Amino acid sequence: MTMLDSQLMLDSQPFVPEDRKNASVVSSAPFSQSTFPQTPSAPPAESSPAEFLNPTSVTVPSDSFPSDELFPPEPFKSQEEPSADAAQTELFETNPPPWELAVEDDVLLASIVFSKSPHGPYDYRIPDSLREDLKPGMRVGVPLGHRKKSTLGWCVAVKEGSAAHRKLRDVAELLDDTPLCDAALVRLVMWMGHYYQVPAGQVFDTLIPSSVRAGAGTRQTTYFTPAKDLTDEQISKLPAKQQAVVRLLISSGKPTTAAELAVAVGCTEDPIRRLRKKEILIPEVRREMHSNIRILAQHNDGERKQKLELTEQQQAALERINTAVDSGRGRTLLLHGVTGSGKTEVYIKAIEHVVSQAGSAIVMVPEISLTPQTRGRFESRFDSVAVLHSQMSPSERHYHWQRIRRGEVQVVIGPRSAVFAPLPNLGLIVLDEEHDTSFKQDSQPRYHARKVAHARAMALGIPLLLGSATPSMEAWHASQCGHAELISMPNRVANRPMPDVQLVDLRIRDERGGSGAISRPLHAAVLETIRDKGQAILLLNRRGFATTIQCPSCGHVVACPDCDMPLTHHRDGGKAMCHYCDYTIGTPPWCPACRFDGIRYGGLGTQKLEMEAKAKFPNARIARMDSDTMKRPGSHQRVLSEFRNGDIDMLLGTQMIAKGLDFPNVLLVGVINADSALHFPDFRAAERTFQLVTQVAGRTGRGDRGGRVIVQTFTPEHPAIQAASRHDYHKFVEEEMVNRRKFNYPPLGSVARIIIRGPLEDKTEAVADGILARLESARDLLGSEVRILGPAPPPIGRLRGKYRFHLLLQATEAAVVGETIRRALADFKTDPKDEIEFLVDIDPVNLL
DNA sequence: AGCACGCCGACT
DNA sequence: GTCGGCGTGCTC
Repeated sequence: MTMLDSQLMLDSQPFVPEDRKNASVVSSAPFSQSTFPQTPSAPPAESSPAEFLNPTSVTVPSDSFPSDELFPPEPFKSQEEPSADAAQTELFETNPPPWELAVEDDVLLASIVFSKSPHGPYDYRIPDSLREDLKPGMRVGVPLGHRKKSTLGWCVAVKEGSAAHRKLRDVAELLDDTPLCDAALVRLVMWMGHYYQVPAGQVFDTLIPSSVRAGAGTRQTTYFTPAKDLTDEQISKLPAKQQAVVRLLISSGKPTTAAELAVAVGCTEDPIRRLRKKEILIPEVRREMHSNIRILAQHNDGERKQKLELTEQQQAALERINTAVDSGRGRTLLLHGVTGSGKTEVYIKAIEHVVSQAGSAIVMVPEISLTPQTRGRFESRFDSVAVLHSQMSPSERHYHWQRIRRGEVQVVIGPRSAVFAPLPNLGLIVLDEEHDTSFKQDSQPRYHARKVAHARAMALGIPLLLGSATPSMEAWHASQCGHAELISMPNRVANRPMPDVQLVDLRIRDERGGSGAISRPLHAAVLETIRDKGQAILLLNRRGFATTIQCPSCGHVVACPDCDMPLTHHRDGGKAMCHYCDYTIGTPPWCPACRFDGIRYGGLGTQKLEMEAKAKFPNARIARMDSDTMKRPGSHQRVLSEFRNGDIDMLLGTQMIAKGLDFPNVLLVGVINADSALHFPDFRAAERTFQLVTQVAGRTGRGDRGGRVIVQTFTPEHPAIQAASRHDYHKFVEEEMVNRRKFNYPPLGSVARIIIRGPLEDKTEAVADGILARLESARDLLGSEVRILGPAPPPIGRLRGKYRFHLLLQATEAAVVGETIRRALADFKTDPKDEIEFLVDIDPVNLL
């Protein structure tokens, strides 16, 4: 019911502009592109504190994604005319108060934001003692309200204060010696906070890893140096041990710890304590890494792997990228290279070019392709690579972060969070598999690494290189509008052909063959492959033994009491669990509704497929790869290396086997059910299906022995499946763009989503309705053409025991959507006892 | 988010 | 009178 509802909501209601009486949508938006000077050059690496947030010094992307929102001048000031509040203040306060008249006007102020409420920004006076040291990007301790302890905040700006009439409190202390992010990153934080509608303080917490904030793997160590004005006479009067300590320290000239001194002199630490009391030894506290962590540094001096010869096509791509790097301008490049066209080698060569000019680069890859193979490829070609993976311990992470910040790293490879890597001389950002949905974070701040990378690259005046065999509609559209430069690599390396794709129509009983998931043609193909000593991959876009537990007698489906989602039956231990909230019960032996005892496990999961495959191909060595079997760290890697070594004949799995694997002996890829992603209430369902089928098909035909693909489907005539079967990306985008245009869905327009959740259904819905009303009045006030959908229950209507509703907004301009929400929710509050939360998702990638 | 203030009723 | 419950409002 919920599925149907939101499908209707998304697919019906063509977007009809209400009226055109207020056509000046863009100019009424406060942060439209036209507001800013077009400055193509990069901002100075170190801009002075006073001007670092100044809009005139902000570099504006000269080529940006469509409907882009730019760095706002002052994101936190209300853009309204001087508010009624301000007028009231003037009326009722003696202004300025007489006792503050004496204070000079030109005080230095720090603008501070907080990661917890209240988020600020608030202005604090900078006492003279901190004047020299306080820089934007540092953490400070400040008094706040009536709190007893000082509160941690982030300094986002240092500025000259003119408002002497306001009561201002002092910054109490600095919590960092050097800023944790440079001026450019502070600006990125401010932009993200504005664009994604998240307090800047929370963005800092995302930008700076918690391990860095906590100083993981570091220790406070006290070093001693001798006092400056020590005379020989003074020293000779000291007791013997103390004398020895001081003389040693003077002769070595190095600050030394108490423990080291004690060992060197052969005494206890007591003489040192006494010297400290007498102020003959001056202590100096430093924070440093544990020595054992330094060992983690991986330097590659040894074997530098063979540099591959580039094909003509690769060479041409590389030259265009190098030209962009050398131009010193911010621009976006879309490298559209079919699977197996050798994109990685192009990235490496382009980065070698950047590194040769003392620059550095970020390479972002989907979480799942951060495999040892990917790592190895980069590590063998560069002196200093930092690989940021999820298995890293906090102290390792901190260690690498410091290395990166010190400029000791040439290439950073990581998932979406790598976009924040604090490289001091960044020259290129690469986003591999640009279309992958893992680049969108699904918790606050819900940023998209592509968007953030774009903002960062444009602000620095460096190229952003997007690579994919199946570019997202967004990237493709950008290339068609001149916002991105398209580089095509239509051929595979060594002129290998694209694999043949055969569609199997599952509606035909004869094709389907029996009750299993493996059709007759697929069965035959597998047998042939095994006979030829080749390897096969079977993709099933689901996990679990069976998707649903359905009673054949009454039709009852066993569902989760908290989420309303069908439970998935898992064979190990006869469990049934909810994939959304982890609710688990023993599999019921009979139907809970009608007590019929022949309950059926419908649907299909990888476990069941594994059983079927083992029964049908008893001589094949089969391994399963899904998020259930890959829970333990390293298991992923182990199965893949077994597959590479030829110890496994057939690999079964979910999405994760579709991406980036490069095994030359894979002669067959089978897609068990290509429709599984197609019937989702999401306007990107067709795009997902096309990408999935194309990507998995690309896993074969990578060796000299060719390869073939068999795609099983109930709807072989669907354009996405047709296009995928012919490797025809252009045909797909052409047709899909028509669909998007019908309703102005991205990339033609911009979408945002507001999710409202709470424990009581009616209260939650009432809040959703209240938000709708506010959105409508904000829209009318702005005179903007924003289409507002909902509130409706999302496809997952209930999650973790909470009821959910969502609202969708769309318009041609991202800035308009953002501003409508910002105004509607600016002072919106709910009754705390209803426990209702609402969250904003800008540019959502899934609508669950 | 804290923390204080202020307004209540219930207790020493 | 004074203690403590919680509703309300502010924090540069």
